[in-house]
Amino acid sequence: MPSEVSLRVAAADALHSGAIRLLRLVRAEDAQAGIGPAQLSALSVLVFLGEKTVGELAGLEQVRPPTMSRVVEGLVQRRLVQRVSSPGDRRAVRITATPSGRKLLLAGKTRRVRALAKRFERFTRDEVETLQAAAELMARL
Amino acid sequence: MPSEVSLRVAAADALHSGAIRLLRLVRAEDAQAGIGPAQLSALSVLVFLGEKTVGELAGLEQVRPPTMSRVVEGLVQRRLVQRVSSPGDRRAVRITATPSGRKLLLAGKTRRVRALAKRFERFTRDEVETLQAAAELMARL
DNA sequence: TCCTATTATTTAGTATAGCTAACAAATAGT
DNA sequence: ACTATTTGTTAGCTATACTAAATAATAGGA
Repeated sequence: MPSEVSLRVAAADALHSGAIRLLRLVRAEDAQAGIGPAQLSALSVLVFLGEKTVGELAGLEQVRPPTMSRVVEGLVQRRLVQRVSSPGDRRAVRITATPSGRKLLLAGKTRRVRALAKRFERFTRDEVETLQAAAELMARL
Repeated sequence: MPSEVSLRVAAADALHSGAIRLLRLVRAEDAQAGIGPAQLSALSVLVFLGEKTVGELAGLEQVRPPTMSRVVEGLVQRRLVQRVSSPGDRRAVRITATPSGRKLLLAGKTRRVRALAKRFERFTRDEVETLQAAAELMARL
């Protein structure tokens, strides 16, 4: 009987490979977005979590503040986000998605999800339910 | 009763988010590798799938040949891969991982999987089995 | 055989994305 | 009021992505 630890390691290994495979599949859809992956990912944070400072965005995206500062600059130039001065702390700059930023991001996400859902046609209903259950567990990571 | 299609779309959406979350968690481990993500990913292909030409690598990594040519150049300079002229077609260049390339990649992958397995401690045995089952389905994507 | 078209890769030039170091501006704490 | 900390940007380097164009080898046909 395999130990808890080996089961966890085996599942971690398999799921790691699976996640890489899955995101590789959907990545092709992002070419149509017209912006790079860093800008897309930062925009996604703003759309789904609401306005953030440059420093908060950098922390969430695991990059350094100067990197995020440039990413935001690119998004500002494309009119996909806006810089808003923070009330009460004039150092901080709050970043919010504009309506066109929101629109661009949601369209891209829809393309990704639709492409993935099409791939899921190969699975039975039970198998899709297993994937759904696993996804809910992954949300707790 | 929800249709098959809506179940697939819901699962695709949830699993897409889960995969992003999972890879974001393990990405922190890659800082120790000392090489960038493109080089790491190309090296991974060479270690797990065996030798490939520049064009084959570009196709697998979804980048254009000039991009992969530069990525390979970086790996060559770090002595992590070797260029070997193809027997029978002197245009093509076969790329193979060196022993130190293999070692670097496997160490990185071990770090990633170990970090993920540690996170899995929060799950019950049944939950880990659900993740394992889902991972096996994802391998069929 | 020779000529042309195709294929495989690299070079050149540009944009995006990552880093560290250094700087400016504002806030917080004595 | 002075100093230290925090927040963000600028500058300069490397890596990663693209297209266009060049190089070299192979394949196919007259």
